[in-house]
Amino acid sequence: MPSPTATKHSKRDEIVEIASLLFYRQGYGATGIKQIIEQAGIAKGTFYTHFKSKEDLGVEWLKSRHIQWNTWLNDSLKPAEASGAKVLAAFTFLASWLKESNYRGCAFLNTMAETPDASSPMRREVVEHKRQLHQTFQSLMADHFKNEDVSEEFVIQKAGAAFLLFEGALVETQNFEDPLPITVALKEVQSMLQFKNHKS
Amino acid sequence: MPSPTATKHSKRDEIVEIASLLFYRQGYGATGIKQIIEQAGIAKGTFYTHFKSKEDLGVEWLKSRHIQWNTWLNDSLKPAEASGAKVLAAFTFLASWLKESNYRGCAFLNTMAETPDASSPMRREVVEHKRQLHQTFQSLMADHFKNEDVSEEFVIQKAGAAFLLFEGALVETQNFEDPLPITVALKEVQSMLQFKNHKS
Amino acid sequence: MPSPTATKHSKRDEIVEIASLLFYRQGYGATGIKQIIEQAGIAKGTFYTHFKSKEDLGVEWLKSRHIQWNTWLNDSLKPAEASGAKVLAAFTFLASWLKESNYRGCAFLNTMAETPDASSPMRREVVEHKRQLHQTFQSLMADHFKNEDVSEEFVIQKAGAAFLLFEGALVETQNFEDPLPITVALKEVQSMLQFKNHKS
Amino acid sequence: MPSPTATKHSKRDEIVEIASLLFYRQGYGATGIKQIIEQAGIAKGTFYTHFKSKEDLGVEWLKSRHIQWNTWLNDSLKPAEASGAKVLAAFTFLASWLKESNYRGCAFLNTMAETPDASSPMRREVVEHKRQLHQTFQSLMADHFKNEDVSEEFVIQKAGAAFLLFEGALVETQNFEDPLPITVALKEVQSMLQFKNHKS
DNA sequence: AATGAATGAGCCTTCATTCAT
DNA sequence: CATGAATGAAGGCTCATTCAT
Repeated sequence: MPSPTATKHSKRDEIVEIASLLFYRQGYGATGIKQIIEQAGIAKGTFYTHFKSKEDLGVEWLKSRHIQWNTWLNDSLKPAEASGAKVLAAFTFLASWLKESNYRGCAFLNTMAETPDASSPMRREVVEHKRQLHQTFQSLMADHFKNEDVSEEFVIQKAGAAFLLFEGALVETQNFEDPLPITVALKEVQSMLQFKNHKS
Repeated sequence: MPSPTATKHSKRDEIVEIASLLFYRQGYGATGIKQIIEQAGIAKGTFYTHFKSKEDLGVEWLKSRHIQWNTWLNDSLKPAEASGAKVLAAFTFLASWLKESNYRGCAFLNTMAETPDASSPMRREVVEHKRQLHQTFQSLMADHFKNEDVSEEFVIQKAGAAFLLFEGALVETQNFEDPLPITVALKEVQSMLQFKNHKS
Repeated sequence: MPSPTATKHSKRDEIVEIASLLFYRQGYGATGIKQIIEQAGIAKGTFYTHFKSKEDLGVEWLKSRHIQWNTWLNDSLKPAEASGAKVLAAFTFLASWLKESNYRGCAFLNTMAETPDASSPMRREVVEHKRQLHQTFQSLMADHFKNEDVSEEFVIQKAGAAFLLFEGALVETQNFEDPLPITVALKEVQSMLQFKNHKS
Repeated sequence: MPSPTATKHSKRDEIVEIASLLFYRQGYGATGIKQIIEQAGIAKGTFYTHFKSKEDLGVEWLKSRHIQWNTWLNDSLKPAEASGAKVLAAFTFLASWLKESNYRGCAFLNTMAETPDASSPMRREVVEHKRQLHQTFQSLMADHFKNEDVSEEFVIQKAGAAFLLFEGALVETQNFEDPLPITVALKEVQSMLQFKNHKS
């Protein structure tokens, strides 16, 4: 007998789900409340019983997207056993994700682009998301190099570089609608991971 | 007798200039024609005698921005004599430019973010701009490694990596409003440039 | 065993109390049910179990306001012993009340202004309130002149004039946010009260 | 051959005219832009090419109403030769005007009632309108008493009292939908005007 | 060229009220 | 009694574009 909360699919969640698709595909600014409520089959007023503003929904979108995307990423890293392999798996994930998303890119970076005010609620979600992603690279790198004779600085540098290559590959794959940049980034990270041998 | 193009500061150019500031600061979608014509001191109709649509102006904006930004970049690279130094100078330029622009980021990437259709006129400008920037890194890298015993593949790889680090540093400096990512990218590129010694 | 009505501070009364402040400050039309229930800490539906409509609450507001305002007025008149002094005290009260209310004026006249239909429930409260105020002036004037050789018509005329001066001073003090009109009205009423001497 | 400006009845003026009727009948707040444009037979956007906001139209309404009402008043005073007679004529005008307007009262006082912020653009029009009306009473009174041995203070007092009786009669005639208050005020002013004889 | 009036769909949000729980 | 989801018309206002002058 399944718990009643297991299939909890409230109207609020439903709206977020529908809006997520539209915000991601068309952009936050280009998506109107009208389109959202039409697809959700609800009245204008109903929307505002669930969200106090469009921006409120925007924040919810990014919060749920954060969880969803992290799940996707972590699921992709799981098969890889070594931390180094996990780092590389992140780039493989990047390629398959962007292809599946029709090269629409990163919801967070796209939102940043149309949100100049860095202190706005939605931008805060962007900053936090990327901070955590950066942190993920740092953890993996630290683990990868943990038995090597390398400085902490070195690890931080390589983690940062991997993160930037990831982000760079992300935006340029989106731009060119071609995963070639990911291949380049992957190769670069591969050589970074092997760098420990040169030290010995 | 002065050349007619010397003082060419046509109304059309004036509109582009004003729109450029607004599109960059606020975003293309968030900027209305009304605001542009008000700042330009012209009538609605006058705008449409110069541009057939807002998108038309958007394309003009990106075309002029392309030239302007390339000039800024090239002027920054000029003092550096060696190609390797020029590559590093690009990152120094990146830092000072982003700071001066109040971390509003790259007009082209921001436009990409709010323009899902990659075949649209404005997106074509974005693709071309980034293609040329990538090409610039390739030329500099090729020159830097020209007397070294490295494969063409190697050069392309390193040029691509430098480009992706540049782009990654760009978006993350915009995101965090902090130039730290540029420092990381710069260091990584520095070690890439020195890699030639290890081969000999 | 305390009487149940002694501490009667029912939820209904609480809502009226909260709404009174808002209706008075902002106006009846400018105040939404949402704001009221939020300040009262109750749900939308709860409101409609207590009042069948916003207008219903509006009527309750005016009814309670009528009692409250009359209490204020009567308390101000009490110290004055003679009827004539009471009439003058009404104007002193007018000045202090309007100042304390930040010159928001008369809840009844303000409601009249935004309620064109004179037969509507709320307007009926306005009419009744002003009818009673007029009656108060008539009683005081009748008492003041009771031993003088003046016709009933004369008393009615002076009572009416005092009432109109009161009302005029009220709206213009509200308008100019300055109690000067009250001083003028007071002086005029003062000379009206002394007029009995001229007759003898 | 009539001048083209003689019949100048611009669309802007037409909108003001239509809005004036609605604002006056229903109140400013109770009248929506939708109703105005429907009666004017224009599109939503057209309204906003002529007025930058609803408040902007509201100010225009009061400005034109000020001129219109003053014209009505002055035309009513014109037949009376003496200043004293003009003062009395103002009350006769008050009665006929309010009756014709179906006892909707004064556009300015009604607007004041639903506009708590005394520094708002519309309220400024109200203040100015009443200031001028007060001034009119002062001029007439000064002229009426000019050959009498009365102090300036006395004139100011009587002018103020007449103004307040006018205003009081206005709001209470509106309230009771009965011109009786005007009769009372008129009588009072009549005796005020004759007061000069008592002084001699 | 330049003007600015006109369009009408669309923007996000609030309204007072109802009703199933 | 109390809840809060649901309604849909209405709120004021902006949008990019067209067109007659």
